[in-house]
Amino acid sequence: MAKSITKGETARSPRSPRKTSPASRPARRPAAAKTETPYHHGALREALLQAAERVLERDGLAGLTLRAVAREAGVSHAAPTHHFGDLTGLVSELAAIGFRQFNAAMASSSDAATSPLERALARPKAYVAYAQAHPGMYGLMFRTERLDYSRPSLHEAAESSFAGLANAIGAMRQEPISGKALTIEQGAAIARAWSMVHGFTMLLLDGRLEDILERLPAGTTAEQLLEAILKSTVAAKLPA
Amino acid sequence: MAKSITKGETARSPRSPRKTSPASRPARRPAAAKTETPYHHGALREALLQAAERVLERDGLAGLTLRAVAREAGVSHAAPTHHFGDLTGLVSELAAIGFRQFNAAMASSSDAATSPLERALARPKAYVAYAQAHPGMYGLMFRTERLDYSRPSLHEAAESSFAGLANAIGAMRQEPISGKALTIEQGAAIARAWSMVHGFTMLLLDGRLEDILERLPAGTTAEQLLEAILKSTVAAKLPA
DNA sequence: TCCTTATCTTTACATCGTAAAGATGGCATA
DNA sequence: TATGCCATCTTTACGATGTAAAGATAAGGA
Repeated sequence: MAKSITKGETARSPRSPRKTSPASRPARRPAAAKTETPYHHGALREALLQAAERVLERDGLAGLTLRAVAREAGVSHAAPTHHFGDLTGLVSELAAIGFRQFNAAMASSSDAATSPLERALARPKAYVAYAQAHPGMYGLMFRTERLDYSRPSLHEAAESSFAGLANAIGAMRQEPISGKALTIEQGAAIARAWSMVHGFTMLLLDGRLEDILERLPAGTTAEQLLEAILKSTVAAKLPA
Repeated sequence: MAKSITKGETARSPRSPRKTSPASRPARRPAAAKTETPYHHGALREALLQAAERVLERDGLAGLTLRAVAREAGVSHAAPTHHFGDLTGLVSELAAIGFRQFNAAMASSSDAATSPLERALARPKAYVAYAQAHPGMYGLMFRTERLDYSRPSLHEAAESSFAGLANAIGAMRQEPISGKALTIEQGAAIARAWSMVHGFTMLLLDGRLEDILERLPAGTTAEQLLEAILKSTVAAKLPA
């Protein structure tokens, strides 16, 4: 109260989440009044991660700040520190969630495929579709220098993503890929597939494919362009 | 270079120019005393761009701030504003320089090629080589949301990069590509080539190809992996 | 009952981008 | 030559951010 006048703790003025119920928080909280915001949040870590995802998809990567996330969750700006250490920690945990969503989307899409051609196209199409549906998350996962891959959750989720890709390539080549060693041909096949889909996605999200799309026959979508790319690449490699 | 000595990249902090001796420097500067830092820099815009490139390659994208560039150039922190407006302006002009370097590197590499296979491999190899030699610049050009493509210098340099790619693809397909309309096959060929090389570069710079490289036969380099990818992709498309 | 500990808030500080006002000197013009 | 305009650079100031540190509060065990 006094602080708002003296120091002006900024960001509180437009929102004032706690001032709406000024008596509920500082006073001894009635044991039953769980609807009011207690001093202890109880599940602040998860609430912060959900708030972070909302902020990310609403305001973009530049808007994803520790303080913005705290505001979105309705807690003090330093509250996230206790759960994530620093911004890198929060961002890395959120990226791990993204990788898990991402992996699940590709796996289910792959499972739904029936024909060999469908199977070959399912994963890359799901890859791009996820990025288009969650551009903020994809950007977080693949264009943030501020990720700490030594965190087990992120390391594991990203590793799983890579394993899924390697297995899909192995299945297409009909030579299951060992976890240990790769031939140069296998490595090239994996790197080529990943590079192409990843590059396509980045260029698409950055709007750099617009130059191409608007020169194509009217109405051609990015999905159709992707499919054309994939079919011409994959055709020769499928068992007839 | 002479300017860099006279002007000096030493920080302003230990100097305290105005407060201590208000009469010494603001006084009419003796015409011969060129060793002192003049009020007008003379070529500050170019000096700032060079300073920015140094800061970028030394401290990375996160270290590239307006104030750091000003410090590197030995001027006040607000000096860049007059020449570039804001950080977006500085970054965009620097990215334009990067695109021109980048285009020149690919063009000269392409010109030096003799055989059709060499010609097909030259540009992508130069692409990746530039990114490896100037990772900061490449990151600036391709992973910064803070670029203003409405700036003519940047727009033109990036456009020229795209045109070079399209022409190279057209030459390889032996069907010169018109500036206006593209068939879906042409668009797919361009997007595929660009996506693959761009994706490969991003993954390589992010260290995400390490998992593959360390599983390959010992000593395999990223360049060799790239070449394997390119050869398997390009082989079928070359005139025998 | 009391004390320890985890959780959250408050306060503080350095750095950043940016706006605005002041200082300086090059340059055209009289 | 003298004068005034104006581009250039500096100073000052403000809000926002990440982060550290200290204070406040609840929860749970001794």
